[in-house]
Amino acid sequence: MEKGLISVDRWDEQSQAYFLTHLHADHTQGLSHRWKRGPLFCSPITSRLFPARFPGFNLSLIRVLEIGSPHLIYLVSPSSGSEIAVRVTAIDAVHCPGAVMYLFCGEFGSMLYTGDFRWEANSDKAHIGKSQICSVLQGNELDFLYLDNTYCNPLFSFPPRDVVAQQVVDIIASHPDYDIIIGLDTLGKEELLLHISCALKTKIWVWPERLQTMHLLELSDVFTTNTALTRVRAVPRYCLTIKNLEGLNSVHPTIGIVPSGLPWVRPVEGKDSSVGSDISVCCTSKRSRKSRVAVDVSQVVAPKFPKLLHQRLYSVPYSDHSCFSELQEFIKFVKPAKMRGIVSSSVCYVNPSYYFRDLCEDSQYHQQVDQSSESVEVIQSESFSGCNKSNVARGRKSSDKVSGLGVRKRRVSISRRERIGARIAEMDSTS
DNA sequence: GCGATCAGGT
DNA sequence: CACACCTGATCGC
Repeated sequence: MEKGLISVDRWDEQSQAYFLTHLHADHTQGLSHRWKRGPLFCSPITSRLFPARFPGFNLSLIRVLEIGSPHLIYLVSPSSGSEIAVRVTAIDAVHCPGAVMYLFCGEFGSMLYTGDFRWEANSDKAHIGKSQICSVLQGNELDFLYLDNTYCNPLFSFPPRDVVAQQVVDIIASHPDYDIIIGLDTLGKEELLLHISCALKTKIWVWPERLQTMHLLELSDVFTTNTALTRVRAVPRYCLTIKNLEGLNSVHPTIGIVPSGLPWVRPVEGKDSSVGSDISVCCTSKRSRKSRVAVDVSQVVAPKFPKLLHQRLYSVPYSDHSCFSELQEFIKFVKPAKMRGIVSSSVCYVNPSYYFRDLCEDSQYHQQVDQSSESVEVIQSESFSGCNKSNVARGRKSSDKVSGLGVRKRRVSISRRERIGARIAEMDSTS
């Protein structure tokens, strides 16, 4: 596809149409109430939540795409001035309420941008999404896939969300005399709370802004801001600290639960604090990635059980991103000719082609990926120089200089999720 | 003063 | 190790 036409989850470029996958803050960075660059496409649920997140936003620029229904938009080729028809279909990404993938089709071919997504094996919603993709592609192959590669590493393996939700219920039920606090973000994991509410026949306390969100999601009857009505409370994740937990325990016995796809804490030296049998391992080494023998799987046990981070704080592997095996299954299903990851961050960035190129249909592509065996390292240095450049340009204090050790704190600088979103232009790129 | 961006934290 | 989000410092306007 030609440059200058479409941007997904990116707002800093000149495009003719903008697409928002979901309302997590890291995907809306750069979007503000003064927006006037062009039409902003999103899902029905996102459009319902949108005004509360962006008060004063010119809502006439919002275009709502019904899930699963192809929608035709017309753009103008910047080079030739001719009209370009693009058929776009929003598909439920099952990441958080309103989160969607976008499937674009046109003369340029087909392109699927997953955004953040979790499609569990045998999930009904994933099954519906798959049928919608099939119905749009009509037997044609997918030319390009932009993939949520957050957990694109065989180390990342966790159970389906419903299994983990039951683990949480079991933890709560086995602490009948305790208050429970669960750390949550501003959006997402509602299904977990509903499961708890239903299984334990209890309402759940949420903070006022979260209740407003629940109201917009038409879930308000399960939730309350009255602490007297329940012992189960959802709090902003940043509030669920060990210090706060200890404070609460000086008043009433309380346990904390952090649902996250990231229970990847190194085991404490000499002992494993897991509730079940659980060993967590960090990133694979550069060497192992380069040699394409990803990891010594025999040394890894996925965290399939709740983990005790502290005497009163549990971590459960409840993830809204697909784990490695789900990504693998997804790619086998869509059979893209080419692909690239949408999350390019730091040390753990994995070019999905590195593991999945054999599942791609384009045989020349296999050779290109082979030839760029250094791609993981290349991407890392690009991220690093980009980050540093902006610091230098703005004359900010750099942590390198502050350290006074002459040693660059490289890992600090690049350990963030630096680039989300895409300006749809380079479908031929191999990286 | 305000919003945007960044570092550093959980 | 990283998700999504916080606070606080600093920048330009």
